Amino acid sequence: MTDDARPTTITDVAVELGVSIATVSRALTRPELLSQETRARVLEGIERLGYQPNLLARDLRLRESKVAFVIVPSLSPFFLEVFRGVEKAARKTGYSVLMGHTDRDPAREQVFFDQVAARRADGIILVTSSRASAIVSRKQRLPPIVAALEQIDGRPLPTVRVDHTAAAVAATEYLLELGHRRVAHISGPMISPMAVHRLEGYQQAMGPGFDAGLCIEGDFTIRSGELAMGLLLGRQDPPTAVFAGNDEMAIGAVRAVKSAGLRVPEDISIIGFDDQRIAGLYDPPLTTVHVPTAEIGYRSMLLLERVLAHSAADRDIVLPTKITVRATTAPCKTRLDRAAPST
Amino acid sequence: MTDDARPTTITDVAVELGVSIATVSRALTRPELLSQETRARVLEGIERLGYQPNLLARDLRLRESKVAFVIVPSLSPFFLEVFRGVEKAARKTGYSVLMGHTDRDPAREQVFFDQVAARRADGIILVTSSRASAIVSRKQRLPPIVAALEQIDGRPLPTVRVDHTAAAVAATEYLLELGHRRVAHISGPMISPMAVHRLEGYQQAMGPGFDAGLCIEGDFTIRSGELAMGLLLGRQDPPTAVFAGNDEMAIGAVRAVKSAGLRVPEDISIIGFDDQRIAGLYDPPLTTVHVPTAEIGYRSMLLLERVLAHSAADRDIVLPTKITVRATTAPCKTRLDRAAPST
DNA sequence: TTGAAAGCGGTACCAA
DNA sequence: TTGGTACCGCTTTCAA
Repeated sequence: MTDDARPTTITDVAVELGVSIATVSRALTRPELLSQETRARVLEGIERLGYQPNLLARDLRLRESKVAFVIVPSLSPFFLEVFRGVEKAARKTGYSVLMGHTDRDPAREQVFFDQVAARRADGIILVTSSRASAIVSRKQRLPPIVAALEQIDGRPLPTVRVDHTAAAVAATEYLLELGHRRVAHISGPMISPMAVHRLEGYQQAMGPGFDAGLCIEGDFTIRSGELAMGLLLGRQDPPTAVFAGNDEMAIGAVRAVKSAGLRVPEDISIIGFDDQRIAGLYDPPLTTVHVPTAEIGYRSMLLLERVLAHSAADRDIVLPTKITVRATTAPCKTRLDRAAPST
Repeated sequence: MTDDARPTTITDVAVELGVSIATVSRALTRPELLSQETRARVLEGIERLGYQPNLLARDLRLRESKVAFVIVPSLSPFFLEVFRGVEKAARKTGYSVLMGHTDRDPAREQVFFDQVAARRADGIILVTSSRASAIVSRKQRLPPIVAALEQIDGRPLPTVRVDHTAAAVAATEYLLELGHRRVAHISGPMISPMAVHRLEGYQQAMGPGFDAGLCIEGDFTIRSGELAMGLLLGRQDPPTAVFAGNDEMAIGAVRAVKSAGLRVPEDISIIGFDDQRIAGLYDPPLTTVHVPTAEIGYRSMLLLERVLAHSAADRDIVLPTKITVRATTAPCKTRLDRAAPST
């Protein structure tokens, strides 16, 4: 079991070729400083010995790793899209990107911050907006961070996001324009600022007299959407349209409607939020608010690089959303479209 | 902009407290070697100065990083599940896990291998089975690797997987037992060994006289499943049941059936493979072969640690699969259930 | 129980 | 154009 042969080091190469380690280093990093001949000889030796520089040593010396972490709260397809965008940008600029997830646990978030403090990565793209974020309670100096998707509570971080409130207004108004009057909202958990903003948009669009009973708090899962819709359906005056805080809950709502023997969109219109992959694949395909997820990731990485290069002040980039109409919304057919809620 | 203050180092702490850096180091790594008093004093100083050890330096010295990479071919929810399992195991044993993806590009795979060679990580869990894997053509010594999900062509790597062939046999037989005779197969791309194995299972279950015309090659995407099903439906003697090589293609098949005005499972039964999340959520919910994805990840990480500790020889762990019956399969109602194909 | 010092494997400055 | 060497920040003998 003497298989544990050490990897080839720069010294091995230098000794083998009878040159200094400085020369070997230069062959890789500043080849123009070497003579044709030496360069060729060294490169050949490197190849022959299978030498690969120890990045740990290099990074230690250079004080940078060219690595960025993307931290997501959960491993949903939604966040994956963001990651994809980040990777695309990183590839163009020579960064490596790695993904970690926190399970919405601030302690785990902290672990990644520490990794950066420990120089394993240069910076972080944080795709979470939980109020419980480690950021908020943080005393120590923060690592270089870009917030993606949503501003982080209480800290003016460089951010790439969409305007959740405005998008929610648009979604609600779309339903209103279809003639719906009793429009319900299934929101995400109030612990998520994003969910709060979407709720605010809904309220804003519904006007001052909106019916609080038509607002139900879910937790972004399909099951919660299903449950919430069940509640809504049980009312004496069920809504004719529902604006769900994300696609998953919208799907849950569709399910509940179906299992109640009603049809979407004939009996009830439903609009989701995010335009996740599943939105277009579901049966029926979901009308939803399109969020440019990959683009958010892409821009986030670009912004992070600027931050790392100290070449830009903090910025807040807001990307546009749009409503993607598919098959779960239709004009309101109900006669009884009284505007006044029964409270 | 003199904000660029260097992070606190071990020397800073030592100077501040008037002790040696060895003492500071010991306070963190071997506290039992220090006197009560010194230890307390040093720890207080560390806390006060917000010192965090530079892991790069530590890893360089220790020759290990306690980091593992999970490399996936694509960022699908399917691979995410594997990642989740890996993380769970890693958390118990103090490893950090980071995810990278290759887009099925061997060159990108190579990049991650290099990262390990460069000591940024100790080992790799490779969740890909492409024949084009960088592994196959590799001359250099491989980094410590565990293959998850599928054996890698031509290299006897430690592996955690399922028996794709046996599972495919079971899936096909399940359809056969429901009375179906004309059972088609939509396979994954033949470049994927996994797809090949599943196809082989299908052929094995159908027996020697299977109809090659009932085998269509897809590429694991929904669209390809839809297209393939379209082809099948266009035959003079369309199948009464279809075994799709994964859930996505199964969904595509369901779509095609629906849009042809037929019903699933009344007119045509469809079974998928993998039991991805979407399988249970789709309408109708998919009958499929359950693959213990997270468990595969979990066991892979455990195995990798053994490999890294040189405490185990190469191993091939095979986990069981089972058929999860949902709503896309039903007994064959067709009278014309002739066993002999028309070839 | 503590300190001094030798590396770990690179990069880059200063000389030659 | 090349070599010598200080240094990045830490761990761990070896001595005191």
